[in-house]
Amino acid sequence: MADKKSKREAIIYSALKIFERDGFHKAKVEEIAKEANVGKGTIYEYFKSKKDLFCQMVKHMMDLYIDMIKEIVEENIDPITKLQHLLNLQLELAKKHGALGHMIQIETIKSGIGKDIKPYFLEFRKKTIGLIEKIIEEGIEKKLFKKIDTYVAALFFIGSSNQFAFEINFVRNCKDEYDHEGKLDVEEFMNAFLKGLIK
Amino acid sequence: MADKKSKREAIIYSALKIFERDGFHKAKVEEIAKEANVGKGTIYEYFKSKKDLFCQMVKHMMDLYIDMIKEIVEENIDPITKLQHLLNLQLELAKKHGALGHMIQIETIKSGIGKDIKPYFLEFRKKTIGLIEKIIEEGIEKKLFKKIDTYVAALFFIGSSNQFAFEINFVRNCKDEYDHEGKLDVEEFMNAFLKGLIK
Amino acid sequence: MADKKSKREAIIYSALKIFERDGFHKAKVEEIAKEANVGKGTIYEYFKSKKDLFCQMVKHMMDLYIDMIKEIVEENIDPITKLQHLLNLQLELAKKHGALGHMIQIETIKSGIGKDIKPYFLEFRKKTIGLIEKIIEEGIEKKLFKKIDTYVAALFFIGSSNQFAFEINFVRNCKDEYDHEGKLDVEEFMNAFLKGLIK
Amino acid sequence: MADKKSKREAIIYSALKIFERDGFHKAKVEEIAKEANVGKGTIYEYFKSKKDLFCQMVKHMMDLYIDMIKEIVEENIDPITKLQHLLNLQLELAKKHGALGHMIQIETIKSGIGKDIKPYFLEFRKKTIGLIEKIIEEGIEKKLFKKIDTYVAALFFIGSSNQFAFEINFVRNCKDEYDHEGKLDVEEFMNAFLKGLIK
DNA sequence: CATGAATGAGAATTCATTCAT
DNA sequence: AATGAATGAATTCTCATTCAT
Repeated sequence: MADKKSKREAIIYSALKIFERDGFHKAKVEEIAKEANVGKGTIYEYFKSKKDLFCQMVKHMMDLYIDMIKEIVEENIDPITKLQHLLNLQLELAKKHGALGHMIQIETIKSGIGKDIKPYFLEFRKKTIGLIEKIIEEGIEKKLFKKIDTYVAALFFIGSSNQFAFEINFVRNCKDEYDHEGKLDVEEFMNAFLKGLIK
Repeated sequence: MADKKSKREAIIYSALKIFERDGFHKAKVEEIAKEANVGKGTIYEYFKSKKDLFCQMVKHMMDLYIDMIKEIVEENIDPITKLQHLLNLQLELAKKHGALGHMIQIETIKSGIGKDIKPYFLEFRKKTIGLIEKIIEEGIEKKLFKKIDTYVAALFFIGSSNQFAFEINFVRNCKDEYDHEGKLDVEEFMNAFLKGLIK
Repeated sequence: MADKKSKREAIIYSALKIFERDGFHKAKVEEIAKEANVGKGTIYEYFKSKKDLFCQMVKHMMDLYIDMIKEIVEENIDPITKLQHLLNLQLELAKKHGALGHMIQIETIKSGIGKDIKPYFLEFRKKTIGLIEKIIEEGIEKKLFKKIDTYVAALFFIGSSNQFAFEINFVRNCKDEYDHEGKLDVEEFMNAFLKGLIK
Repeated sequence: MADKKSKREAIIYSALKIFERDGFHKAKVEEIAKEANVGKGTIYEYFKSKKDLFCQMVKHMMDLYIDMIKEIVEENIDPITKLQHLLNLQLELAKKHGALGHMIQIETIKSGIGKDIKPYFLEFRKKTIGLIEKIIEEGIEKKLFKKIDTYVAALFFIGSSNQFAFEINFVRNCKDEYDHEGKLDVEEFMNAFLKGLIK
């Protein structure tokens, strides 16, 4: 944590933790500083403002996420397994970072920081969708998938896997208050996604 | 706006508008009051606190939403058309109320108001999923759908239709910054949902 | 409570109760109204403002108090018994009205209502002291008391009997937290007052 | 005012001044801040709330007062002179701090902060009375005073000296409106206290 | 560079007072 | 005359940001 870069990162990860838990407005700069073991003033040496810190944190996480998807896309495995890996990644991240993704989406729409992260978010979304499309295109080329619109399919995958992750990581944690007891595992999900509803 | 009930409703709808745009924390009670054409103090005649107003608004919207889905479920049409109507409803609401649903989801998870709306949210989610499951069960009974886990299918529908609505209503509004030009219509979506990816 | 006068009085007595318990600033007009079984607006038919209500209430109580002392002064008994009756009155009122007297004294000094009740308070004080002086003068004339300065003696009586009343009515109610277990009765007090400390 | 401790004290003394003048409820935190030449927020760095500030101030003053009485009790002079010094102290403080003592008494009884300072007040009262009792016991031992109940005598001294101080410092300042022109000096008071009324 | 004490703009909330009914 | 819904001025408290050390 001695050199400049790692202190910046320490702050980013503390910010991640606090923003994740409290959302942008409820999060306190002082708590982020405490979490990072730095003084409150130090944060302002590395970031222009709370908003800037939030945006930098978001960018950082987006970049990491994109890298992780890229890795999967470039793996030497069949497209279906790639989608399965992607789903696993989603579940894992949701477990680690809660609804960070949703939060970013929301903050993008809301007034306030929206205008500052919108371009990054759109760029990120484009990249993510593009990478998923690649997997699907590969499946189409290999005659595994039908000639579906890859963009629609990608949206489909993102939306349903998010919902799936939310169900597993949040809703299922409120057992006392909730009670669906189905299997709800990855296989089940992939099956629905790949084969559709119709007989 | 003369009687007591409609003033309460006027405030709820102003709250909806402002919370939708700004989120819970950034929203100012004073602005909600102005929007409703009432004095700041009047809000506190009808609601205990800003948090209470938020929760009442959320409950109100959830009830309306549940009623709308119920209506669709009870329509005298085949299950596939029902799903299509549901998707249309989703798109319409997303257009009108932006990411309200997402916001509620987020606020439910985050510290702060979370504990106050969690029970309502879970109840709401249970009802919504239950209603969609009904449609799917009906499809299975009528031998239209395969014997899929109805819970998984419902989650699937919710997640992907949300994503679809988000794409259409938010992302496509940022044309300058974004540029996918596929069809992306309801038919395309239903097709993907019903038939799956695999050839 | 039908006629105008009794409604005014009902409000005064409700005000008394609430001001007594909460003091001027913490007392709420609405609560006084509720206590008096009248609407909030009705209070403003009878009193110009909260401050005015407070002052009228104070005046009312002062007048009653003066009447009660007068009655004692005019009783056909010896001066020492008169003083004893006065002390009993003090104890009784303290029991009924808590530290109302102290509160009026305080509010008289503090900024705010001070300037409005100061003249009444000073007038009241003058009368009270004057009446007590009368008793003492009577005692001096009847050769029961020494030729003490009646003004000083009156102050003495007021101060010490207040303290006595406070001890009995407030401090002794906090038994758990306090623990003097002396006799502390009226006789003891009168003895100290009349005979002094010195052997 | 450079070090932390003295800034806390500066705030305490500003609070003293404003609370003294306005009472707890009418006093504004902002004005206390201005008086102390600090920002409004600074007060909240040192005290949890307005109520906390009030209580800390009260405790501070009580401690100072107790120290001053202790000093008198330990002086190497006869008990009567000690009581005279105590009376002088009372007069001096009343001149400096108005009815602070009364105010504390009132706020202790009233709902609101009452429950927070009651224990301190009772402790303080116990100590004060205890110290005065010591002086009186000493007088009894030295055969100067008769075998009076020391507790009653102490209450007597406190009550009457308070009244005396109030008369001199407050009532006499309203000359235009008031007009008793007796001697009313310390000697007169001591005389009444020591020798009583009866011939 | 790093810090955290100091700041004050800004927000939620309260409540005396008004006024249409 | 009586009411209480509506109001907004006023107040406490929070917290992002600054800046002297």
